[in-house]
Amino acid sequence: MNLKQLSARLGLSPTTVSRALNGYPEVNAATRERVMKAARETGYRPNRTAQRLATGKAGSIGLLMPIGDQVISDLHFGEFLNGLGEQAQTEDFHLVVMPSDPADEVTALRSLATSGYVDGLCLAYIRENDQRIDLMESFGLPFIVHGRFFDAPHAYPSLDVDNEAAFYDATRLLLQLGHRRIALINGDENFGFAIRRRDGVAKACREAGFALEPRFHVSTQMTEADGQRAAERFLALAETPSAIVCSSMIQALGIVRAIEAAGMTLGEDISLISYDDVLPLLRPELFSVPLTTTRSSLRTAGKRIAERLIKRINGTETDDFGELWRPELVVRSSTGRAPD
Amino acid sequence: MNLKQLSARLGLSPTTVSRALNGYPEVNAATRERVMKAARETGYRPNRTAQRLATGKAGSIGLLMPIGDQVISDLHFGEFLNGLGEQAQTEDFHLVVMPSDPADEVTALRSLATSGYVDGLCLAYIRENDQRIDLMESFGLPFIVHGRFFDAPHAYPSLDVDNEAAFYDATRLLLQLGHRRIALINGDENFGFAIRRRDGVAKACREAGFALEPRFHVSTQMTEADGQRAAERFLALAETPSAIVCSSMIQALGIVRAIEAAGMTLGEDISLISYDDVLPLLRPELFSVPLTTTRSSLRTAGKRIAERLIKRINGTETDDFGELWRPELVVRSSTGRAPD
DNA sequence: AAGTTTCCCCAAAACGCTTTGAGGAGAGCG
DNA sequence: CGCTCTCCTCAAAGCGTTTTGGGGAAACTT
Repeated sequence: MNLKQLSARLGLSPTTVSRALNGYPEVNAATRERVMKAARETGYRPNRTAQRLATGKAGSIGLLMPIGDQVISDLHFGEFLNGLGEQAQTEDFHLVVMPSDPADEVTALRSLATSGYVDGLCLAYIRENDQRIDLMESFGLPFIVHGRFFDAPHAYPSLDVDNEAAFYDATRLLLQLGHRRIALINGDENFGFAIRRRDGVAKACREAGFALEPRFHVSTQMTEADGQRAAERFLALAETPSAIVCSSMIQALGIVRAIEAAGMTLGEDISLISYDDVLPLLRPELFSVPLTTTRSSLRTAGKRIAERLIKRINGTETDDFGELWRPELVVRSSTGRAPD
Repeated sequence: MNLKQLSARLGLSPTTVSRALNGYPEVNAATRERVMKAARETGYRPNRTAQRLATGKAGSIGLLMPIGDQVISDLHFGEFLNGLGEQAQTEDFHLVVMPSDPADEVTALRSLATSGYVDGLCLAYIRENDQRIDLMESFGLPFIVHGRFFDAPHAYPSLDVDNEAAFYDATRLLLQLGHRRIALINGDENFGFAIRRRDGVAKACREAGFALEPRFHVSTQMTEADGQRAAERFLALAETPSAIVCSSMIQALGIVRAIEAAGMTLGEDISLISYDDVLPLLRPELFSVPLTTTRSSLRTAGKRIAERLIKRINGTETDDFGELWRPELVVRSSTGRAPD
């Protein structure tokens, strides 16, 4: 059933039917009701593709999904996608996921952006000096970035967590508790978020009069195994750290395991603060020793990003502004006074 | 840059340019080369939407993504999506993800299927007697199901892991090692896969002359916390199980934790076999005691599903056949002879 | 030299919708 | 009664492709 058939059935022109359905004022209330009823009865649904061609609006937003064997399809991506999708859904947008090997994401991005298949794009996993932003600007397609870079040459719409503040706050707490040997198990420092997290720790240390030492600093993948390995290495040092800050709950899993294996008690012999993206699967309060965390929901961020992206598409949001969310520091039992 | 502009620039008709680009034989080799070159230089990309309207092919496949607060955006979904996306990518298909609350997935499905936005759909998280299959058949849109039901009234295209065989094999191994008190920590038994897993365990037990006892059987969410809780409960029984079979590596995480907390040694005091979807994040060989698992890669399944779905769309695969993958049983150190 | 192929290319229609620009029919006004 | 205004409806023109049905020119036959 298409528009022509429906209008023929009603003895009206396609124009009138289209207008009736789309709520235009030029159509008689009685006629509209009649059209609506017929549409319901026949189960008529406008063809999205034709609509797209006619209006120039695709009714969909796009997202690049990193794929490939070496890519860890982690919880974080799913959680972010979930938020994005939820909001897209409520605004009746489709969500187009473009899988792309990180090696040629520029190609993938260009392909998606110029295909006319999406009205706007969300860029995630941004790196320092990521060329994708310039690329998007050259396309003139609405976009929003999850993450941001340090000294961006100009403003662009973005949403980011204040990673530096989060790790600064976490480190400050440890300092207040008397810790001096503070270690950082960071994520992959090719990504801006990880760099800023390191800076947050370093800044707090510097303010306390010492430096974040290389021996207490490691950058790894966000896996349990890597977290465990890193913690084991720290605990094997002649002088072990008295506190660890780590970048994800998944690493924390391995770190806790290493601490237990070393026969130490979390929150007494050693303190741990993890960054928490609020993954429903991995809740810090359910750890045997509930974890102190800096918390910011990734899913909520996804929702907000979709909301803003759609606003831009509709022309409601026009300023290029960066939104920065400062995570909360939630103290639980994995932090305690530094042992003497 | 669109087709008309490109053809004007070349002094050719849109027809010829279109044909040159799409490899039709009616065009001179020299002309084709000229067109190709111009297309490269100008960065011309055909508008997918217009193509869709003209050809009736959307060049995209769809997938329903469960969303909502109570939904655990787990690793499994990401991993499956990754495989699906990778294959879609290589075949130059877009991947449209439709988020939907499990409560009204029928609405979501109908909306996506009738929007003309996708050429075919992949149905995952199938439940017993899922109405979505009938719905899809009524639409006449190509589809393929990940999972299947027991006594389906008729054949439909599907790919499933032989969950019953996997758990049967696992249980058989435990029986051979002398275990009799075998416990099952299953996934949510509203899903077919979980039911079949239970059946596999039950069947092996039955063949050995006893029944899977209710006290040794629990169905939980696939989270670490749930795994841990379930294991703790088993270990608190007057008569504890000597072996546990569980449904996911994530549960295994919690189970191992509980076993360690109880002061037991994995592989000696108690055995454990987990189902392994081959999540890059959670590798059984990296556990402190490497885990014996039944293994089948979810990502590979996703790829295969996309491949078959696209074949159906292109009319290359026409039989409604169900493909069944039997997982391998990989023995590592978490299984051992039953203690006397 | 005329007829027949073959090779390239083109004009125009089609896909299903939205939107523009107009026009017919009443209603209200002088 | 004629004129203007509203209100409702419609025909037609896009949107950017693909595809159909030709058709002109060159090459080949006879």
